[in-house]
Parts: sequence; structure tokens; C-alpha cells
Amino acid sequence: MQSLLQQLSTIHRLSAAAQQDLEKAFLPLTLTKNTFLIEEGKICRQLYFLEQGCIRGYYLSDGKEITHWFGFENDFVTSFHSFSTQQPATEHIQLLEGSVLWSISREKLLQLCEKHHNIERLLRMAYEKYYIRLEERFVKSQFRTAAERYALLLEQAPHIIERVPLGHIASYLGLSQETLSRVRAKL
Amino acid sequence: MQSLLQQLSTIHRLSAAAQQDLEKAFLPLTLTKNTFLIEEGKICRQLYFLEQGCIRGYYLSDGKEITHWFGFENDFVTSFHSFSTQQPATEHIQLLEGSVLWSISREKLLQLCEKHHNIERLLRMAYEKYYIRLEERFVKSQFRTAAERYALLLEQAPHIIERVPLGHIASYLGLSQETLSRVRAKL
DNA sequence: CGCCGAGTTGAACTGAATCAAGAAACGTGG
DNA sequence: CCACGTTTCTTGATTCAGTTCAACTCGGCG
Repeated sequence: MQSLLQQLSTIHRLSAAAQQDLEKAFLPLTLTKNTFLIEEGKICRQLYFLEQGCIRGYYLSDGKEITHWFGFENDFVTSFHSFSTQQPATEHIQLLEGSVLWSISREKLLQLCEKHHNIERLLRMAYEKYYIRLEERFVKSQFRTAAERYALLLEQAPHIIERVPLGHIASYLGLSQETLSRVRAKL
Repeated sequence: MQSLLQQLSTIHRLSAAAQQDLEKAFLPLTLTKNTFLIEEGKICRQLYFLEQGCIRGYYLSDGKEITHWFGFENDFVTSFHSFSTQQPATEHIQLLEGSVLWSISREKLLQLCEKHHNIERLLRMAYEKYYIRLEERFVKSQFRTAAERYALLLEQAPHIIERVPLGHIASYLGLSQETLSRVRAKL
């Protein structure tokens, strides 16, 4: 719980009352490797905070799994599309390691937004932050070669190679596994 | 102004007081083709609503202009990274047609968020919407061929070809202009 | 011991980039 | 309203990065 509050405070400072309500609203959750947090076709009603562990989001395209994001310690994860619109998810979210999470329902979160302007602001600022992060990733991947994209990933998440199978990283970078293997072979 | 209020109401319903304050805060602006709304290196302090016209955001990579988004009627536009963080912009924003816009300063917008929880919520929901839109674009471009990406764009914005030079569309799709021209030749 | 998933390596193929001309369309001034 | 230069678009030839398919290696594990 400490790391959740800590992470929230890096986005926006909360009032004591808002913080207490949030503490009560998040429920702890420990899950094993390969568990699915969300499956395609189901409606996602929970937002998760990943305290410890590693997660991927992927979708199926022509029968192949395309990993389009990873979550690590201190990330908020969910299927944002489904969570926001309450339409069926188009992606799977799967644990890559046994993980410790905290969850809050959409309903509860919206109640807290209603009650504390404070929390609504934090959420707004969190979306801003995640929007900018996604935009940056988009810009930095277009018109870059395989080697450049891999080098950039290693810069941003040096630990990733030890924790995530190569095939998942390859599709995340928009490459085939064989190409990524060859890129790595050249150091 | 009518179309701005109309557009806001599709995101979230505002109180009369909040709506009135917003009406006062937005200033009208009419600019000619090729004007720059934002230039790389400058800090972006304004958010714009595009009532009429057409805009692109682009950045320079190896001396080449890469258009990474277009704005049309009823879009909110700014350099989100610079606007949110108040760091220098990494992109240019340029009018592709003479346009009618409304602008609000970051300072004023944050004041209004402070005053009306209502407006803070609308902004949070707007960010949600734009986040989802960006994510969808990302997913739909990765692992797609040139022809598929072009077909998808035409579905979503059939009018774009008559309003925007081919070269800009090509870089938006992650292609060279020559390739896009050949894709079009095959209908 | 043999299977299985994960990663590597090789050879052939291909979609798209690049380089290089040329053709159209456009706007501006005379 | 035409002439000229500029910008925009097309077409061709060549090259290359990355895919695909297939075989092989390696380490872990029942």
C-alpha cells in the first residue's frame, strides 16, 4: 500500500481525507504467473496498481499474439478502452510473473472522483502523463530501424530482457522474433 | 462558439455557471494558411479548439518532416507534451488551411478547473477519450501493410485526400511519398 | 532419457525505401 | 489570360531491411 500512495503522490498531492478514502478503496491481490487479469470480449471494471511483478497486454491479429505494452512495478494497468467505455475488451492482459496488485472498481473510483475534486484532478493528471508517454513511444518508433528501437527500449527498461520472453519483446517493437534475435547477436 | 460548446457537451454535460465561465475564457482567432500555432523549442501555453480548418503537427527527424497527427473541425489541438509539462515543444503545429480557432491559456484553464469540479471532470474525460483514440491508432498501424493503413485512413477520414498534400499523409502513415503514390495507383 | 519451449541461424523472398526523372497542378506577376 | 517557377505527384530501376520457413541448439524438467 505504501508504494501505491507514494506513486500517487508523484502525480498530485492529495488531501488527507482523499488519501484515507483511497486507502480503503483499493483491495490487495496476489496472483500467479500466467493468470489473466482481463480477457478479450469481457468488460473490464477494475483498475489495477502493480506493486510487484510484470504484466503484458496483447491482442490477436491474424492468429498471432501482438504484445502492445508491458507493465512493471508502480504502473497502473487496465484495458483503458474497456475500462473507460465499458465496452468489451479487445485485448488480453496476462501476468508474466507472480505479482502483487491492488485493485479498485470503476464504480468506486468514480464515486471517489465525485466526492473529492482532489482525486478527479489526480486522475486527470495521470491521464495526461500516460497520454504523453504513449505519444512519445509512438513518435520514437515510427521511421526507426529494428536496431534503433531495440536500443531505445534497453535504455528505458534495461531489466526487461531478463524478465520477458524474447518473442513478446519482438512484437512489442514491431519485429519478428528472428529479426530481434539477429539484432541482439550483433550486440 | 456554438460548435465549441456543442463539442464540449458531447464529452460531458456542464453546469450553466461552468459553461458561462468557459465561454468568457475562450478567445476567437482567425489565421491564414501556413501560419505556425507552435514552433519547436518554444513553450506552448495555449490550448486551441479548431472550429473550421485543418492543421498538422510534425517533427523533424534526420532533417525530414514527419507529420504525426492532423486536426480537423471540432478537434482540440495543442502540443500536449509542452502544454502539460511546460517544457519546450518538440514539434511544429502548422495550419494547412485558413482556419477559425478558439484559444484558452493553460493558466486560465487551470483556474477554471480549480473553480469548477465540473470542468476538471470534462478535462479528465477528454484526456481519456484522446488516450483511447491514440492507443487505437497505434494498434491499428503496427503490423499492417502500406495498403491496409491507407485504406483504414480513408475509412476514418475520407475527405483527407482533397485537403492535405500527399507527402504529409505518407509520413503520417509511416510511408515514403512514392510508396503511397503507388498504393493509390492500384486503387 | 526424451520431450518441450525458447532462442538462434541460414537461405530465399518481398514490401518498401531510395535515387532519379519527368509530368501535372497551382499561384503569382506581368 | 498567359508565362514561369514552384510545389506536388507519378513512374521506373535498384537496393535493402526485415519476413518467412525451416532446421538446429540449448537448458530445464517430468
